[in-house]
Amino acid sequence: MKNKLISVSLPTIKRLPTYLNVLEELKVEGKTTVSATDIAKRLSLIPIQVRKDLSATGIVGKPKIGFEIEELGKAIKALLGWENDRDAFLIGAGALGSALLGYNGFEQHGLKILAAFDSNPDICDTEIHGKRVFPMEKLRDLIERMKVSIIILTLPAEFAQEVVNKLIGTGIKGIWNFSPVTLDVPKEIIVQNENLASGLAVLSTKLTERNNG
Amino acid sequence: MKNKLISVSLPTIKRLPTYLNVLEELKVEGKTTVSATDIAKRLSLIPIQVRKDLSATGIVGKPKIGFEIEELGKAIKALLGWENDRDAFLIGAGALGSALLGYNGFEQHGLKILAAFDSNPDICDTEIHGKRVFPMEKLRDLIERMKVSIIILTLPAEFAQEVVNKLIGTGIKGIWNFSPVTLDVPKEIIVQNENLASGLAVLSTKLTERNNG
DNA sequence: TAGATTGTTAATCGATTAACAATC
DNA sequence: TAGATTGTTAATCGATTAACAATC
Repeated sequence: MKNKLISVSLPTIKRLPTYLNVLEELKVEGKTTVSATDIAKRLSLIPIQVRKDLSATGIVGKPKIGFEIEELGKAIKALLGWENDRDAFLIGAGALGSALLGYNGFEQHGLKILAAFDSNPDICDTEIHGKRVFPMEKLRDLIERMKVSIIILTLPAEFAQEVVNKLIGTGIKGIWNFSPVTLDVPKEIIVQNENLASGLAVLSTKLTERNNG
Repeated sequence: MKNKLISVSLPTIKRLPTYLNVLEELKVEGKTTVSATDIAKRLSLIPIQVRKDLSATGIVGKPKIGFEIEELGKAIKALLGWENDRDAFLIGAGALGSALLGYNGFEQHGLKILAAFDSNPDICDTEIHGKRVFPMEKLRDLIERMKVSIIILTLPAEFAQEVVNKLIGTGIKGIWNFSPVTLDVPKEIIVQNENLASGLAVLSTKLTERNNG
């Protein structure tokens, strides 16, 4: 069981959500089955890669027909752990934090942002996109009382570590880190670093190559 | 020359911005040189990987001392094409788009967002984080007049392709795409897809593994 | 000097891609 | 049936990691 899950490669996991998007499109179009070839076409991938990725779900397709869209979608969600909601708090309700509070797509992905926290008294006890903003002082207490397991961290780099220190021992299991720093956490807490600059680096490098090439 | 640039691997390019962050920290601390070992420590990487990545810049370090921080920083920026500003427009001033308008870090990375565009008349001709929001009708004309080469696309999936079609032939060279769809563009336009769901997929998969393992 | 750190070449590892028999 | 598509096993490709001589 454990081995099964761990054996799915990271690149595959990152592609799986895009397959889910395609499946949603296909449902809207009234389709009930889809081939790896079709999915590949819509995502500009090669069919072999899609087939290999989908094989990680354990779902078997039918030659000449493909996969049951409904069944495949459920299997991908199960593999990603997106079947059940996880409760999350967001820390740092600045520009990026506010944007994430307003993005409804996360709930489809099993992530439910219950509330936000910020040290700025001007926005404390207000609501942003319908989500309450609490002062930092209430963070530990509310995490424990509400048994929140995920933190979305959208703080300026210089404050990130100090706030993360407060999270240790609260039962937090994962941190989705948008602050551009490497966090120092005990190994039982999983950190997923998100770095917009990486994507920009790829784009601008390619543009530079194109110009000079 | 061309080969030199193309030979830098994508994973390396994605890591380079994090090295820049470390260099900035070190400058603040008053350091003038740094070893690959130190950089690795701060980023929880292994020294060999850092050394290999840095070798792509062409900068040579001194045994026992390391690299000149100033020189290394400039070389990384040059490699990433972050030396000169590129002008960009942002299309879709919703929650995420507004957040990106408010993020000042991009200018350090050679990306200058001049203005935003949105189809919602309520926000047209207003300013968001000091950036003017124009109606869509003015998009083509302004791209051409201001010779903008990069588009940041933060539209809902269903409108993305139709807007991208309007960009073709305007001189746009790159699209930084935050809309969760695969864009169909002529091959001279470079698209960099940004997908928040991928990061969330990795985090939740790891959390699921941890629970079951 | 001694030893930490470098750059480079080689080995390992893992992901992608190809080949192909099975089958609806 | 014929052929498109599947799942699996093997080959290729590329990135990471290791080994090591050079050197400040």
